[in-house]
Parts: sequence; structure tokens; C-alpha cells
Amino acid sequence: MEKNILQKKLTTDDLRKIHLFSDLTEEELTKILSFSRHKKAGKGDILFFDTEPYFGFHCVLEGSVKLYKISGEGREHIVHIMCPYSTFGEVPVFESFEDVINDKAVYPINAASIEDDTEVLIVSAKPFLSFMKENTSICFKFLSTLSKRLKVLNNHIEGITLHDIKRRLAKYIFEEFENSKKRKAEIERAKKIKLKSTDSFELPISKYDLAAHLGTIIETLSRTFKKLQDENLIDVSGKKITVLDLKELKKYSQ
Amino acid sequence: MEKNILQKKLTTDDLRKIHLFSDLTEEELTKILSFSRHKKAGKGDILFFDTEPYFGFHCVLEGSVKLYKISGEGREHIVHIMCPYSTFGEVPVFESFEDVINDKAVYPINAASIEDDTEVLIVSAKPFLSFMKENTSICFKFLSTLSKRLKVLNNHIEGITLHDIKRRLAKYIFEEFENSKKRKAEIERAKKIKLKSTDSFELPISKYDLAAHLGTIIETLSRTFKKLQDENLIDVSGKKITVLDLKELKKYSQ
DNA sequence: TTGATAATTTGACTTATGTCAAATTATTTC
DNA sequence: GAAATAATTTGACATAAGTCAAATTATCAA
Repeated sequence: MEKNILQKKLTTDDLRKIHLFSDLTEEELTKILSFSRHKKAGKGDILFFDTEPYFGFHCVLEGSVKLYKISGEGREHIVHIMCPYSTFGEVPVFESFEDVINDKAVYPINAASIEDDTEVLIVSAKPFLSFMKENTSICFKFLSTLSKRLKVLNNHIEGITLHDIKRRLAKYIFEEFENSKKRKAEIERAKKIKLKSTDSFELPISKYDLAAHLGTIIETLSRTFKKLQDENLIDVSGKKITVLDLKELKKYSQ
Repeated sequence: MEKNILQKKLTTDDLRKIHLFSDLTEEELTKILSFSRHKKAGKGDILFFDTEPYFGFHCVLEGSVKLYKISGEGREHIVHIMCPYSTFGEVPVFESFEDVINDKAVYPINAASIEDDTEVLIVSAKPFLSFMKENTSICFKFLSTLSKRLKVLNNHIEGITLHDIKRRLAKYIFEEFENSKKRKAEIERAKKIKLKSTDSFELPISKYDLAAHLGTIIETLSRTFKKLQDENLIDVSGKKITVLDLKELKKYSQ
């Protein structure tokens, strides 16, 4: 596993793309670089374990990362799926910063790469804490990040506790479909090209991970895909999902 | 319902007890008071609804408050139970502060009092946002608050998705029992008295609310209490829970 | 290309938890 | 303190979702 993990020289340009750091000066970014490091990970590589000693927070630069918990029986639940330029593992910095300073903090969750060629930035917590004292503007960014995370978690809990798996899956597909349209529009704008319009998108994660994210297991997920297909809301072919009735899908998922 | 809601004159002493404001000066507290108001609520009174226009964040002064979501079928899930001096409904302030400024923000969750004589403080978001710009030290407090909330939510999700109801209830009882011991020790220290030692505590919320908090319904909760009783881990008599085998209860709940 | 491994699907079955209705117990109010 | 209301318990039953095993399909590596 460790053989995939290599070091690379980072630049301040890499940091600038990270929302959290977007307002910082070149000088400040250089400072942050001085106590950050870079890690590459292949699919399935563990970034950190639940209860492992805390080093600092992470940021996805490339690929994607799952944050998950495991039950006593080995069942996995994916709480978050992180995409490039989003940070994770920051909670201990603020939740228990005295523990961080005394090297007593631990990671609150497991993190693993779910794509090959995933790259993450790791920011050492202790120097970052002193950095923050002189750069309070970054606090607002963190407040915004954590608030958004709380909102996502709230929705997640709502889904898991109040909706059955069919509704949860319908909602996931609806949202992922909308996301895929947005991403496409961005590419068209950036590259000034026109992509052919389609009602399909590719699942960005494996069905195993999707099941673990929706709070179920792969067999149930498979059957639920079929139910939505039988009702002519979607068409499933491997990882390719075609939305047949967006209006109905949206209505059902709410 | 509204007839129970009365206004009261607040002082800076009321604010000082709130963790979030504990480091502020008298002058700063007076400022906050100028754009805060006070509300009394009886058991069951709604403080705000999901999707209702956002006014500001709240803080429990007396009693307790549940934060909950409701499913299409009317089932309730309690995400948080807030006790005195903890704040809630702050997420929009940071998550969508532009919406707050433009009066487009909404509350992300429902809030209702679960005790008679509950009192809350309501801090108007817009003036608070400008206050914060000059008092960045309060940002750290908020970061700590939100981080702790994230941790609680993480644990909540873990429980709901990876443990069955018996384990969730065992965990709740174990933690509540430990809390009750702490509270008792605090009273003994404060009042310099010795309370008689006991292995019992009173459920601080109704069984209906407990069921909604554990992600189940009252009938299942009732049966689950019985199971734990049959295994001689606890004894249940109304709201009085006696812990018979703490070690086993702890072991089981992890 | 082919065998090997991993991912997904399908089927038969079990089980935990939810639903509905009725009985019991606790709490409030007059 | 009795009646009324609310909270909780119990029972019979329904069902969504999990378990285990086997089959199928997709993906990867030589």
C-alpha cells in the first residue's frame, strides 16, 4: 500500500485553488506550504484511521476520498465523499485544539482514497494553529466550510432516518444528474465548445461505495436500481444512468 | 400557543453564561443585547420551522429544545437536544451569509421547546454579522461550537447507520448515566453537600422524544427497554432508569 | 486473448423494525 | 379525587431490508 505514496514538490498555485486559501497572499501561502506535505494514493489506500494520532487536516487535490465509519460487524458507512479542493479532517483543530497542541488529538473518522492517482495535501495542525492567530480572516472561510458540512450532514441524517432506500437513491441520482449537467456547462464555458446533450451520466463512485453511502448494502442497492428502472424513472447500464423522467424523479425524491 | 410567549428584560449577566460570549467585554455584551430578544415557550411550542425565513440564531437560557426533521409521513427525527447555554440555528449565518443579508436565508431545521418554562435568546443575524467583523475572537468560539456539533452529528450518524436499536439505547443510557453522575458531582461541589449515591437517573426527555432521537418509534423503544431489562443490564420504572450492570452496559454499547 | 480477480446481480430465506389497534398506566385539570 | 387526556405498553401482523450462497458480468494483468 505504502509503495503508492510518493512525495512531490508543491507550489503556491496548488494552494490557491483551495477555497479555504483563496484569499491569502503569496507570502501567506508560502508560509502554509512550509508546514504542508503532499501525498499520492491509489484506489483503496487508507489516508488515516479512526482514533489514529492526529497530525493535521487534509485537502483533496486530485481524485476523491471517502470518509467513513465501520461497525463491529465490519459494515461500512460513508459519511462524506470529498472531491478536489475540499478539506477534511479539520474538526480536531477547533474541537480539541488543546489536545492538538499536546499531541493527544485523534482523527474522528476513517479516510481512504476511492480513485487511483488521488493526491492530497496535508497541513500540519500545530503550525497552522499559530498561523491562524495572525490571519483571522481565514476563520470565516472555515466557518463557512464547517457550516456547509453541517448542512450536508443534516440532510444526510434526514435521508437516512426518514426516507426509505428507494427515495434515498432517487434523490442521489437526481442530485448527481444535476451536478453532471453543471459540470458539463462549466466545461463548455471554459473550453468554448458544445458537448452533445444527453440524459445520461456516469456514477462517480462504485456501487459498493454508493450502497455504503446510502446506508445499505450492495444487494439491496442493486434491487432498488431495478425498482426505479421498472417504474421507468431511469435506465441503468453498468455505471451509466439514463434519466427517463426527471420531473417524476425529482418529485419522488422529495 | 403564542399566549405562552412573553418578553422579558435581559441583562448582560444572562449573556455571560453563554459559552459563545464568555470572553466578551461588558461593552460588547451590551452591544449584542441591543439586537437580541428574549422568548418564553411552553412544552411543545414551536420556535421555528424548517424553511421559515431566517431571523437569527438562538440560545437556550432555560429548559430544553429539540431540533428535528419530519418525514412526508409525519415521522419525526430529533437530530439534537439542546440544553441551557448552547446555541442553535447558527449555520445560516456562516453557510449563506449573503442570503442572510438579502433576507433570503431560511432555517435549516425545525425547533421546538420540550419543557415548560423554556427560555431562549434570539440574536438577530444581520447586526451580529457586522459585530463579528470587529470581534474576530468570537470566530474561534464559533469554530469550536460548530466542530463539536459536527462531532456529535458524526457519532449520531454512526449510531443510526451501524448499530441496532438495542445498542443505540444502551449507548444512550450509558452516556446519560455518566452525565447524571457528573451533574451530581457538580452540585455537590457547588453546594458543598453530599447527595446520597445511587445507580439511578431520570430520563431528561419523554420516551416519545427519545424514540425520535434514536431513530425509531415509541413501541419499538418500549420493547427495547424490556430487552435490556430482561438481560439484567438495567431496570426501568417509568422515567427512572437503574443501571444494574454498568460494565456490561458499557461493553455492549461500544 | 485469456485466465484470474473483482464487482454486481439474482434467488431463497431470515429478521429487525414498523403499523395498527387495543389495553394499561400516568398525568393533568376541574 | 374523579374524569379526561396524554403517555406508554402490549399484541398480532406486515414489510423493508439484511444474510448467505451461487451465478453472472465486468475489469485487470500477463
